[in-house]
This record gives sequence, structure tokens and C-alpha cells, in this order.
Amino acid sequence: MFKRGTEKVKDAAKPAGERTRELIFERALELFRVRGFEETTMRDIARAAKVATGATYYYFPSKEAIVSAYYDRVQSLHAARVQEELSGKEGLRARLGMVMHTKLEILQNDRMFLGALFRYTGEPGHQLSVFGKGAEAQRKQSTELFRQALDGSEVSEELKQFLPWVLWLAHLGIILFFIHDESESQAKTRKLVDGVLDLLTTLLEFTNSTLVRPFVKPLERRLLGMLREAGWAEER
Amino acid sequence: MFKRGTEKVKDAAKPAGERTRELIFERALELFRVRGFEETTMRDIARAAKVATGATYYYFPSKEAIVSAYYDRVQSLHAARVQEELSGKEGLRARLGMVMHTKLEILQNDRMFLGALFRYTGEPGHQLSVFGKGAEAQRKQSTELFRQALDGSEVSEELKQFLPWVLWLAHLGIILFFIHDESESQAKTRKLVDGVLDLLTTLLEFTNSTLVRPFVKPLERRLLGMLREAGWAEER
DNA sequence: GGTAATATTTGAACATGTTCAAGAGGGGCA
DNA sequence: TGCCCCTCTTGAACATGTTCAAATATTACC
Repeated sequence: MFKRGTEKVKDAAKPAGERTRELIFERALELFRVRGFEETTMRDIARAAKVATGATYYYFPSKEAIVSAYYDRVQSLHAARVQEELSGKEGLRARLGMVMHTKLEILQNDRMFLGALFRYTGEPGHQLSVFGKGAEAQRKQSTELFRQALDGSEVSEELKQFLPWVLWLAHLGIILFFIHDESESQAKTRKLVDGVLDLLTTLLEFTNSTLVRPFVKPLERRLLGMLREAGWAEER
Repeated sequence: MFKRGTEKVKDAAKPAGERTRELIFERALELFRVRGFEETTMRDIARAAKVATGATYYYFPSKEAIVSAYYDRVQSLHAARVQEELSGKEGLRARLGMVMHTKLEILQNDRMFLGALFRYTGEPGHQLSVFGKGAEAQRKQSTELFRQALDGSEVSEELKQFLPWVLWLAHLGIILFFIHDESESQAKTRKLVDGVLDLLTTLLEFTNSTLVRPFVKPLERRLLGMLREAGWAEER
């Protein structure tokens, strides 16, 4: 599909279309932010980018795909932030808090159109379903961040295998809550994140205490087995 | 909007439109089942019901609203089933299992278009958002079923206050899993339900043991406080 | 039964996401 | 320079959800 040869010859100069793509992309996001996703039409976007109506479809397969591309960028911004701040940050609670809160910071101004990300959640075959094939790489990258946050902390081998995935799932829920949260600066979501993480930390410490460890260990095994059986294991 | 007077006079005979509504409704569901939600057009539905294209909108405000009406029916079927089977069924595990599994039974043949229910999950203002105002009555009724399942079991006052809501949330997640589950007869979902409930039951017993109760009690309080703060308390 | 009010039905028109055949532009190469 | 191929762009056309003013059927009431 791609001609490697031409790339080598012309390298420094961006392909001409690259600029158009970015133009469309940025204009679309601006409109989404101001008017919302629904209220922005593809014709609005094309007009704002000074291209023909159909041009957008040369770069994005659908309107939702623009939001999906935005989320790719979010993901990579987030990965960078996490990479940057994780080194030197000690303590599981602080590390997880950082991962969650930086994500929310990045999303802060875009709550208006984030809902579009969840539009195909219930449609398995769809390219843009959060749980579908198309988002597999995304999921992997995102769970990887949580896995890194766990590095160096005292959690059992079992937990290490599924906690990242559970945290990713929880983080999706938090984003949903965030979208619905009308409190000032979404303070309620921030509190919820802190509350959940405090509780999680407490629980982990509790389950690590010699008193209950013998009871908890088999439970962790069962949970792991259950999630594996549910098909979660397939994705590593 | 309604004339109470006329209702009293003419009661036995259904309004003429009622039959049209049902016709449209049933034909729509048939098509959704066979072709799926996306692939069925409003024109298809109207044609199948032998009415004009626009007629559907006299009875349903949108295409998704048909699925929403379907879900209303599911809800009421479910409530009936639960009412019927709950009396005489002893043991929390069995009672919860019944509630979950009967729900899945009712949904079994309609997985193809259930996804439409989740389409507006991320859009707070939307009438059909699962978490929005429009579904408040639904949520209340559904959580009420779980509350009833808890009746007569040994769970703390704190847990009784939020477990039904947590179970409702979990049941939403299970429906999502169900939709994505391509295993034979969705056996994986059934296993997941059983696994989750077994684990929950074990956990509840564990937390009720005198050994750990002193530690667990404050945790329950914290969790309750957290959920209240997150705004969950508003809905009773 | 007749009549006015109300409920229902119609189908064209509209808005918008998406497709597509046709064309413009531009760079490599003889 | 002229030609070819590939990338990019265009805008009309299409499909489909939705709206609406007008027409028709039904009902309530005398």
C-alpha cells in the first residue's frame, strides 16, 4: 500500500496532504469544542478548513473517526506525561493517582465531544467500538501505562496480571463519569478518583497483611481464572 | 395533554392508533432481529407495517426510541419473572443468580440490536442516555429488583444502601459483555455471571466473619460515603 | 345522524453523513 | 519538454433519519 522508495527520496518535505489532514483535524476539534459533536456538521468542518465537503473522507473514514484520531493523540500525550512523571515518583498510590489525574487533565477541555468515543461501545463489529478489534492497540498501550505504574509495588503476581486491565476498565468508567460530571471543574470526578484509589490502596495493604493473606490468595487465583475464562487472557 | 373524561367513557375499546403503534413496534423488532439495527431503515419498518414513512414518528420520537421501548418491555417482563421466582427462593447466591440469568434469558435473541441502547451512554443531555434523566425511572425500577433479591440476607445496612446500585451497574457491564460474547449460547457470559456471584458471595461471607469485620466495617462506611459524594445518593 | 374536535396518516421536503466518478496537480523520467 | 502515474481535491449524488403542513379518519357529543 505504501511505496517505501519514494519516501526515501523525498523525506524532509511532508506529503502535501499531510497539511490538509491537520487543517481538517484542528478545525474539526475547534468546532467540536465550541458547538459539540452532534451540532457540528461535516460541511461545517470542510468549510472551516476551506476544502470541499468530501475532502474530509479522504483522511477520515467517518465523523467519529476524527474523535478517534483525537483520542490517539490524547493517548500519546498521556503516555509521554506518564513516562515523564513516573520516574522518581514513589508509592503506588501516588503513581496511580498521577496516571489517572493526568489523563483527566488532558481531557479537561474536550468533555463536550468525548461522548462520541462511546457511541459504538455496544457494537462488537464496529471499527470504533472501545471493546472491539479496532481499539486493541489502544487498549494494550493504555493498560501498559497502568502496568508501569504498578512497577516496584508490592502486589502479588496474580494481581499484576489483571490489575492493569481492571484499572483500564475503571479508567473508562471514570471518563464516563467525568463526561457526566457538571460540578465545578469536575471536582466530583477528582474526588471519586482519589476515593477509589485510597480505597484500593487500603484494600491492597489489607490483603497483604499476614492475617488475611491465606484467605485472599485463593480469591485472587479465582478472580484471575475467571477473567482468563471470560476471554480477557487473549490479549496477553 | 390527556383528557381524563373521555377515558372513563370509552374504556374497553383501544384507541385506534394503539394497534398501529403495536404493528410498527413488532415489525421493527422483527427487522432488527433479522437484519440488525443499523441495517434496518425507518422506511423498511414503515413498509413492513404498511404505513407511511413518517408514521413511525407519531409513535416513536426516533429510531433508537423503538429499542428503548423494547427495553421497557424487557424491564417489565423481567420484573414479573423476578417477582414470580423470588418468593420461595432462599439464599442470596441463588436469588441474585436468578435475577441476572432471567434477564439474560429475556435478552437472548435480541443481542443483535441491544447495542443501540448504549449509543448515547456518553451523552449526558440525551433523552436516551443510560445514565441520564430519561432513564431515571428505569434505573430505579431495576435497582429495586436487586434490592428485593437482597431481602432477608445478612448484609450490613451500609451495603444494603449501595449494593443494589452496584449490582445494577455490574448488570449493565454484563449486558455489554453479553453483546460482545460470541461463544455458543453466550456460555461465557453465563460463566462470568456465576463466577462474579460466587466471588461476591464468598467475599460477603468473608467480610461478615468476626475475624475481619472490625476492619471491613469502616471500609464499607468509606465506600458508602464516597458513592454518596459522587452524587449517587441523589436518586435515593 | 350530524358536526366539531381530536387523533391519525400521509408523503414530500429537509438535513446531514457518506460515496464516488471525474478532474487537477505535481513529480519522476525518457 | 512531454508523458505517466500517483496523490489529492472536487462537488454532485445518494441514503437515511427526521420534520411538517396538509389530508383523512375517528371519536365525542348533541
